[in-house]
Amino acid sequence: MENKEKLFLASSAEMDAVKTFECGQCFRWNRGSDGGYTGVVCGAAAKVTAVDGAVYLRSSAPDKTEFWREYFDLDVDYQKVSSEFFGGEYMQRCVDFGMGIRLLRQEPWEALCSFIISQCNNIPRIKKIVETLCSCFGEPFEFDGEVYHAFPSAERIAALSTEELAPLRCGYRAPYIISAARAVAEGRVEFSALERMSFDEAIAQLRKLDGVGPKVANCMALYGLHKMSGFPIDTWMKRALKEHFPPDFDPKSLGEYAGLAQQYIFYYARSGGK
DNA sequence: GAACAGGCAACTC
DNA sequence: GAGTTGCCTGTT
Repeated sequence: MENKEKLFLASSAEMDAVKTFECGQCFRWNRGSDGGYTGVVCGAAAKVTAVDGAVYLRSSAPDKTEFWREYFDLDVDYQKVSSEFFGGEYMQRCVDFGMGIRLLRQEPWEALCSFIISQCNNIPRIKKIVETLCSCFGEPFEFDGEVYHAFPSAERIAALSTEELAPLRCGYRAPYIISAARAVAEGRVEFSALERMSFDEAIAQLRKLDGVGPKVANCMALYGLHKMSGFPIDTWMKRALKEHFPPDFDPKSLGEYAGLAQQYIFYYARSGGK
């Protein structure tokens, strides 16, 4: 049994674990029977629990508070930046409903791969495919006496054939995954370079990848590159925008944190909010 | 059993 | 350049 210390992450006002992990941005955090969430990040397992108005984390990684603060983007005051969203009454309802969500700074390769898989798929199935990918090809390790798997490297996936991805049952997305892995492994795509690029340039580069269209590129920019103006529009967002925003609405009008506004709108709409 | 799903690409006009 | 269709698979 490991004896890793519990880190204080944030107050419950700053971070709501349920909203953060259930708002559709990530696929490797799962709710346990005790209400806590267990996930795998950068080859380490972590468990997040909320107790008495505070959120704590325990992990198999060396306890580096800074690493987790960055992962959960805790150095940005979401309450404050959200006050800049001038979108009227509806936008306010979305902000109120979603406050507590943290936009996770996910690993770029994992995000790219996961959002390629996400196309035309629902969350339970995406999770299942990603989990199978990890258990087949990711490095195993132990935490709390259980076996977890790191997300497999691009190099590892690049060496595979579409036939070897058959157990994932991800259909026509398999060649997309391998082609993206090869682009990364061969250095044709460099995440550090994409991070430095302007938003529009990064989107243009990402879209050169097979199977990466506007939606996946925006997800990758927002969740994988932490470009906060990323504004993925799926069918839920399309509906919400159509019903509550002017026809000529431009996400840029929400400012540099438009991606956070998108997350609030998406989560509210998907939870049945009108 | 057909239609559809949190998209993309290739094709049409 | 706007609209249509096939794509794997699982679910309804």
